Amino acid sequence: MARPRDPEKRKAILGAAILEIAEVGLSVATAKIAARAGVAEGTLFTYFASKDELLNELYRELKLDLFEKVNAEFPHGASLERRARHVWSLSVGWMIESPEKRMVVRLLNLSSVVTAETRASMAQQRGAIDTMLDELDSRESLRELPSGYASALMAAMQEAAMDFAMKNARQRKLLIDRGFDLFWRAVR
Amino acid sequence: MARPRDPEKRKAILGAAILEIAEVGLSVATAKIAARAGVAEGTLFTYFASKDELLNELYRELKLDLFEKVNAEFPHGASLERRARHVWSLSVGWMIESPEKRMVVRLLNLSSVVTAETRASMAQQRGAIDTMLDELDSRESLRELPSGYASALMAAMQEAAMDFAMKNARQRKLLIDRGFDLFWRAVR
Amino acid sequence: MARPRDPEKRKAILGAAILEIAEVGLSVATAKIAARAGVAEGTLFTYFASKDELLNELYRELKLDLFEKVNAEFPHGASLERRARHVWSLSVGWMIESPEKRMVVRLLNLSSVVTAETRASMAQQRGAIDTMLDELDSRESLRELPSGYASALMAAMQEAAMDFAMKNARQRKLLIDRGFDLFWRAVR
Amino acid sequence: MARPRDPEKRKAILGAAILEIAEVGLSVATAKIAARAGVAEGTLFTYFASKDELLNELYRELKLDLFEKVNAEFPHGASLERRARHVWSLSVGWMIESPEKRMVVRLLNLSSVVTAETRASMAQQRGAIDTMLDELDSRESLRELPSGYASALMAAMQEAAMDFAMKNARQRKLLIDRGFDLFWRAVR
DNA sequence: GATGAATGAGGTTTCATTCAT
DNA sequence: TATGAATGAAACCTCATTCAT
Repeated sequence: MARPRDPEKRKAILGAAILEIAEVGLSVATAKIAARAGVAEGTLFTYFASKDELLNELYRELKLDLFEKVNAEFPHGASLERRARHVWSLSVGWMIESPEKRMVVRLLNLSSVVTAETRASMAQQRGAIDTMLDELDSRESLRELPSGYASALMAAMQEAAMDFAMKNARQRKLLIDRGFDLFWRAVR
Repeated sequence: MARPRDPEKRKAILGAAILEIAEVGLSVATAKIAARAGVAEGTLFTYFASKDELLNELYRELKLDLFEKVNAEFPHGASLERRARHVWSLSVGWMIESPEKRMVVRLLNLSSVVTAETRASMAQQRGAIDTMLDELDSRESLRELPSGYASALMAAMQEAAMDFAMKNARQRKLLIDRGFDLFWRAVR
Repeated sequence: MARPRDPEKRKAILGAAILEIAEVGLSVATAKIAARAGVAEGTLFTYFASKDELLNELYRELKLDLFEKVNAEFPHGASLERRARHVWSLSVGWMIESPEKRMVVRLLNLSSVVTAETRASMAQQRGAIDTMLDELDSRESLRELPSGYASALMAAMQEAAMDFAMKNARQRKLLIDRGFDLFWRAVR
Repeated sequence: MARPRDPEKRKAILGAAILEIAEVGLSVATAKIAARAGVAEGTLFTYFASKDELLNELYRELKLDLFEKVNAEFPHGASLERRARHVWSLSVGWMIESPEKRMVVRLLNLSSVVTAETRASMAQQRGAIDTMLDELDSRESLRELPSGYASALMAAMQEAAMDFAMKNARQRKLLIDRGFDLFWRAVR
């Protein structure tokens, strides 16, 4: 029964892709990704049928990675503010821990290689985050705005917060919290 | 090289670049840009020494284009809120008028082809916008946050507003205003 | 290597090769042949040391297959014309039954992967056909022509006959016979 | 007005393709063809959009080349036999002069890269040959056979004649004539 | 023996840039 | 100055073959 496909190798390729794409952009050569992953050029294509598929899988993995982290110790019964703050802090934390992942997500979000199907399938995986965002959407401050606004707004405001938190390791925690305070003032 | 004889041709190339990049990404072939501009492949390189230079110039032009629009009828003596709302509305309006320009700016912002020098030189061109943002930065709500936060925050929140304004032509004006209201609640 | 354990598997590979090559050409991937044969990529190489060897074996099998059919009910004592007509009809019949085999033979005949040795070794296997062809060669009509001409001529004229017989299922038998009549008029 | 495309270079590429394909087969690397033609790898693609297009053009050029030669001094008013013999001799002569061209035509005829359209468009270019073949088709010997049979038969019988004429430089002329005699006996 | 993952050379094609015209 | 042919280094992907399981 031949050698089974090695999950470690798959991970290595995805990890290498993150680093290379963060450095060079989505146009990195598959050969560079393979080299960084420590596999042969051709091996990449036994794990991913094409570069596009690799990129879609990468998008999936990154979203799942983030959702998993956020949902792990989710304060299910807590107040809306506490739940929102939880999502805020962990999301921002995830991106700060890996600026490369953040960059890759941003690039993939703007790129048309990620199919609508991939995007849609991941949107369904947010779990408890979704409920929280729905509740936010129906608060008075956002009631006149389309559904989904809370999500977009939070993501957008996190970008600003992160830009500064990353440059400022010392005040990081403070900046993240103040960032959320601003968000909360906006939607409260 | 880079000595534009015919300003019309230069504009044609930059315009074509915007459309092509919005469709395909920063990796579009220079030949495609040239074709869309109605000039020969080689001609592009008499106006821009290299693709990188073209991209940097494009960044510059887009920023100037936006700043010009925002500064044109700037309500210099008005209240901070009115000035902020002016910047907000015109910025958002500019991007909605040309989703292609918006896309190109976003791609260039994430790309390392735009040099730090180009970025820095354009940051100085904001004119009256800068004063307004500085005033915002020193308001109580942002006082604990680093200087520049107001700018980043506004830009970020505009992204969320635009995502919805673009899909919703009918309510566009309302969405833009409500988007600013949220911003103002956050920083007020 | 090349020690066929399971004759069924060997046949399956050769059969799959015929179908794939007829569809795609001699450049088909060995992996595709293996897949069609229902065996693993690597298995193909335990039955055939290399793709070239597979192709040579294929040539051999096809020739033997044809010779076997033609020699099976060979009218040994019959007149030259009857024997020639027998060879003609059965040869043409074999190719019409399997257009894929015909195509593969034609491709292999033009290809340099089939070694001179393989070709020579098969030429010796024609059995009773050879005698018939030799007799033809020494007829008056072909006497001035080199030995082997009868064989080449018959093969060539069969190609023309088959091109039409294949398109014309209804008149097939007639076309085959008329085709031979022309041959016979030429060499008679 | 830039350098114009150089017809010599186009010819060089087609010529190189003939030699390489005759040696290696249709699967030769475009890089090898380019090298043999004395141009850069990329240059090949400014003359032919793809390898498939190159192959189709090659088919066209070879057919035209042959038709031109045959039609050049065509004995328009002569007897059917003389006209048929003219076509036979010049066709066979053309292939013997360039065994490489002959091989390439044979390979292209069997290959699916040459589109039906290309084949059809060339079939219309036979000029005076067509009339002659039509007349042959309506002779008594071929009357029962489908239209087009004369053409296929002549082509097929030429193959046999050529195989021997090529090996036998000394008797070439004789072999070509005797070959035609056989053809004529068949269809007379 | 059977399997299919692993390999890396090689295939076709694209592309930024140069330069003859 | 404008043109687009010419260039050759990559880019993505395929494939025959090997070899761990």
